Amino acid sequence: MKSKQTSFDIAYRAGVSQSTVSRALRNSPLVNEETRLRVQAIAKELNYKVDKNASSLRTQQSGTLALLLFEDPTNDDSLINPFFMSMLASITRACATKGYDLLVSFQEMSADWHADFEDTRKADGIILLGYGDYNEYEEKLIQLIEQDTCFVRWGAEVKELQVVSVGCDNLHGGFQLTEHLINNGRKTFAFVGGVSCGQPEFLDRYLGHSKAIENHQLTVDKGLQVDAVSTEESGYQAALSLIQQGKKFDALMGASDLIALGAMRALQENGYKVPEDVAVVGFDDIPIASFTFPPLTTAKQDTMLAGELLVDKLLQLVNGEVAETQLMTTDLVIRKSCGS
Amino acid sequence: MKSKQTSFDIAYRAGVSQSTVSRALRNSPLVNEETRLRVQAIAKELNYKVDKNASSLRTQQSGTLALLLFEDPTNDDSLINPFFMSMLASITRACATKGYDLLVSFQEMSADWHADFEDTRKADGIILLGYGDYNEYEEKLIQLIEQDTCFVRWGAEVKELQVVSVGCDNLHGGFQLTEHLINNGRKTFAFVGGVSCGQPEFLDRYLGHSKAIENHQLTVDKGLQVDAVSTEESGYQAALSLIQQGKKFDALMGASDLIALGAMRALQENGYKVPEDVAVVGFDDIPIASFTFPPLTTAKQDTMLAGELLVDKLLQLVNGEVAETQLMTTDLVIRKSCGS
DNA sequence: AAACACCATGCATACGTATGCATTTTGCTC
DNA sequence: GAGCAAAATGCATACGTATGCATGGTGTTT
Repeated sequence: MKSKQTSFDIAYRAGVSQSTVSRALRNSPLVNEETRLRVQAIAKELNYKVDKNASSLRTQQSGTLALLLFEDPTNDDSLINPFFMSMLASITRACATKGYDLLVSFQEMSADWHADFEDTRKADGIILLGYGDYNEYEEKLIQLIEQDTCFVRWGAEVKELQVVSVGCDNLHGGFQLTEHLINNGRKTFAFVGGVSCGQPEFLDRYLGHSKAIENHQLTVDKGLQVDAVSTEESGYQAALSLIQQGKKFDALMGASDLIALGAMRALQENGYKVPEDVAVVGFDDIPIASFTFPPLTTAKQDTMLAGELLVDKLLQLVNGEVAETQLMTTDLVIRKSCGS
Repeated sequence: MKSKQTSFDIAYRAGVSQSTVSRALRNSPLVNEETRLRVQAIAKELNYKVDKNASSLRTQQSGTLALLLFEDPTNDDSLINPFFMSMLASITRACATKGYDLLVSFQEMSADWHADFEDTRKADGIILLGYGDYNEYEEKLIQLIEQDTCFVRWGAEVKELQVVSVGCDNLHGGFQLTEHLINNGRKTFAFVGGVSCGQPEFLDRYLGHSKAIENHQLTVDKGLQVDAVSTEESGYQAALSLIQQGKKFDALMGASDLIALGAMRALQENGYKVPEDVAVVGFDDIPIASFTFPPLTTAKQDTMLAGELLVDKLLQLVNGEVAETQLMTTDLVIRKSCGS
């Protein structure tokens, strides 16, 4: 029981060759039905499992996918972006369904992660997840492409590159949310979220937001847009700066739920009532969103579907098929933070 | 650039043998300083990475740990226990720090996961995480021990078995929380959480809870304890049943934050004010807890430390050292749900 | 009964690395 | 310059599996 079983041990017990054992366990049609069952029975009885390393080495396939999670540099440990956590969960499930193992790792955008997975044959393909500095990001993507690495990414489409992405229609989501605010009678809109640098998702949300405003013959005040990264604290600070500048607005959209929550806290601490004085909406529908006070109106991204799509498309690439970039729709989730 | 580089390619370029390349890259003292640097430089230049499968096969070490996450069977996909998600994040970090890869997988308690990781040499060791049916669980633990598998688990100590566990002092945590409620003037206590079957953590919390009550010459009413698993919905239903039975109480402890949140919702929907009519406390301090209305008083489990400890101890086992079970203390986090 | 096709199995080898052992090179002593 | 120890390198092999090719066996055809 101590020393590990090998296929030779099984072969000996079954009175066949190691080749036959290997074939039998992989359900090769080359091996006789009866022999196959016998071998499989013996393998099961002896608790034999195929050595993953040897198998991977021989086949040059690892049966493993890697999930690289890029964090906001400002992220503190205690509150990792819950949206990405949901994605992680759904990707984990999707991998299990497909019979793949999942290697999870947090990465600094600056590290040389691009070579660390396929070159080492740790994984057959890579899923990239996270907001990140787009410029630095893009270099790495190009390297991945040059290396013929199979990968997919979550996020906005990268038009210049031949990259398979799965993302949400952020533009439409921002539009939807803002229309809802407008139909609610709101006139003056603040937007909290980084628009200028390296966060295309946030930019799209802002563009959708602005488009809705303009569609209704209202004005977009650039002074009411303030940058923030996707943390509660950053949203809090950003909203605070708006308040301290004495800006007036009756609606506020956070580029993410976390930002919206931080902004909501800043408002409430400064005597504004939500939603009476200021309606607040977020983006993502993280689990927290329904438990806040008031519960947060937001645009839901379907993380379950997203995880499945990412894994499906990655496996298509791994199998040498083509895969298409896909944009998912968002669902407006109306709760009390926006008045109705 | 297409076909993968091997150590032979590096050897050729460096004018040395493959052995020397292997040694140089592993910083073996057998190889001359100058040669080592030259080989490493060439390897870097050619973007060569050691093949993980071949290396693991040869050394019989994978440099990988596996995290098995057992879910509550009742768990719906959208709200995976946030406490375990925090643990996952911290374990991921801890692994990265130690230079290990992390394989993550959700498991049904009933599956034969016990053989699927070390036997296949996918991982050098296993971390078990989750609440689970203890009886079924125990069988599997015994099998793991018999197989000489390296593993550690999160949770209450298993006294009968030689298992390394890292967990919280649930008894003391329950005690702390309840004392706080008592000091707050509360007299009648409800407890929501499964006590009878297979959830030793919850039982300990209940025992600590009861001990505090008895210490203060108050009475523990068994009719005010109702079972629930760790979901918001289950907590909601359980609290609802108490309310519908017309039970009276001025404090409620949930065996976990999720349970407490569900219970709080049930109370509020039925006209009780929290904390005025009923003080509510939870357990875990999940990220959501500070955003609820009112924010939830709870016993914080330090997930960052827990993750580090789990990984440290597992690596001790992997390296043939001994490791000790460890109990972490909980911190009382006072928020508004309990009145002060 | 010979010839053949076909199915099932075995043999031999390669995947890419790490390491025990043999061998060469270097540096030093007398 | 001979002799020797120590340092550096190379050779050969094993890790456990999967698979191309060769071989053996069975049944069918003429």
